[in-house]
Amino acid sequence: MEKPVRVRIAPSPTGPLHIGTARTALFNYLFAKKFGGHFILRIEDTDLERSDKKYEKDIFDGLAWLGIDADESPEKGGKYGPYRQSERIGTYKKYLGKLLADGAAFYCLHSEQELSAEKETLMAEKKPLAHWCEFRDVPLADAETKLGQSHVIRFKTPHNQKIVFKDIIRGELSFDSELIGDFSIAKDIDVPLYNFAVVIDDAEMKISHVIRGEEHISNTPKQLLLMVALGFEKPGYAHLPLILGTDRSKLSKRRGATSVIDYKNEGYLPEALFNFMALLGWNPGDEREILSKEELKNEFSLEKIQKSGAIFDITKLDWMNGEYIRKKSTEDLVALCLPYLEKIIAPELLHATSYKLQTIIALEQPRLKKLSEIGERVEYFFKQPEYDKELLRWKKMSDTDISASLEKSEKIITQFKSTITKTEIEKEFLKEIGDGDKGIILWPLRVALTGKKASPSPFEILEIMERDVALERIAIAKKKIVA
RNA sequence: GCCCCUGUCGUCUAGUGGUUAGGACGCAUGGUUCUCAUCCAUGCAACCGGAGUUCGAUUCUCCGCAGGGGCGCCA
Repeated sequence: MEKPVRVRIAPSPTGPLHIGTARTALFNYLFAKKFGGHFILRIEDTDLERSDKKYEKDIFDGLAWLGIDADESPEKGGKYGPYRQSERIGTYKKYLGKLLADGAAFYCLHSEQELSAEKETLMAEKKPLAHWCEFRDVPLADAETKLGQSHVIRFKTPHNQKIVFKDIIRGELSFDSELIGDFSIAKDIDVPLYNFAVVIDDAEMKISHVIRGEEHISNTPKQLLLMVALGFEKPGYAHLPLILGTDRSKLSKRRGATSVIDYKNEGYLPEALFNFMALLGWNPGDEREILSKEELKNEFSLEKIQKSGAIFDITKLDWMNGEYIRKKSTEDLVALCLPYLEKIIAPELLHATSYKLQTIIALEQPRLKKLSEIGERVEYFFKQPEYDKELLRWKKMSDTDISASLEKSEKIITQFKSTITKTEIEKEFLKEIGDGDKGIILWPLRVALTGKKASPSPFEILEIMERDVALERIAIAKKKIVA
């Protein structure tokens, strides 16, 4: 009988949702969905100093934005109470008391100075940094009389023991208890530390598979030791390779955005980031790159996860985001772009032409990589662009040629009927241009309208732009040439 | 200092005891376009090194080297 699949993501609210945490959450989520299990969100806020509610909110919001929904969470609750470690202190205290009473854990009365002095000695002697504590065999009752002084609760690690476990991604991993020493499990009876709290929570919440970052590999033997002492059943383990920055070290702020919220603000679509992160260290086994959430849920497998770390390559994300932007319906894209447009374009201008917004945005859809680019790209529709006179020059045209070219365009446009499609516009112009170099007419016209060296075609622009506005811009361009 | 993990194009990766080592991003070139993007076509570019096993290793073993992670009264 297989145990029901229950996995968790256990972030600590000490900063905004990190891209690495999001990816770990994603893999846990995908694994749970694949096997019809539960994905749990547990907030690890035992460190009250560093934890902050605002980051907790950022984590909730970020995961919700990505569409990584927890089946049980601090908000949704569940059978095992609120999934916030700060609200489970009583539980930890109970187990801590048991360990202490059994003599499996003890009070260490060393000061921090003593400990760091010991560390230096160990380092100098080229020995492993393991603290085998002199207080490990002091009877509990004796130790308890001295709790006024600085102390910490440690686990009494057995000597010379091999700790072996099977990692689903890396195979069998083996550690020597001699190199671990008596590690700390709580600052005090009421203040549990990470390694201890995780073990209790994972056991109580019946976590079947622990899928977490590679940085936790060396914590695993400690946690295993605790499980044995407490008589807990061991979960399966899968340690994910790290996401690296462009310099191959841990993804850091210096090298670009590290939090999910930054990507959201930059105008990346959640489905693009979801897809991209899934492919960072995993692949479907064939050559597909664009995979929907449903496909990912159905096809995910821990076995196909890469062992080595992956660099977060923003260029590929940009490409993928562009792919997803092109898939959007115009209505959806307009809604998505609106906040970015409002940043650049005054609301009265933006909404005066709102009936054309869809057409304007559809025009830029194939060019967009990030939503944040939209404002700058379509600004010229809303106000007279600034540009240098020289931009109007196509190849070796003289000023006189440019003026003549603009006048010709002016003449053509003046004859337009009030509503006209881009196909009709194109036909009108082509009729006038004949077989010659189209750039002679079209380049100066396009620059006059947009002020840009790259943009959609003048036909598409003219279809949207008011005729009077277009004529005015041509007039302005002509003045530039004369001046 | 000690322990652990990892090593295929610049990047994400597929793959094999014998393959022209495949795909995607990127880049370059060409086609389409007044321009840009889209689209299409073509091209560029990799098995960390050295031994060993083998008829034959990118693939298996060992030793190096390189990169990464950990060794908290953080998680």
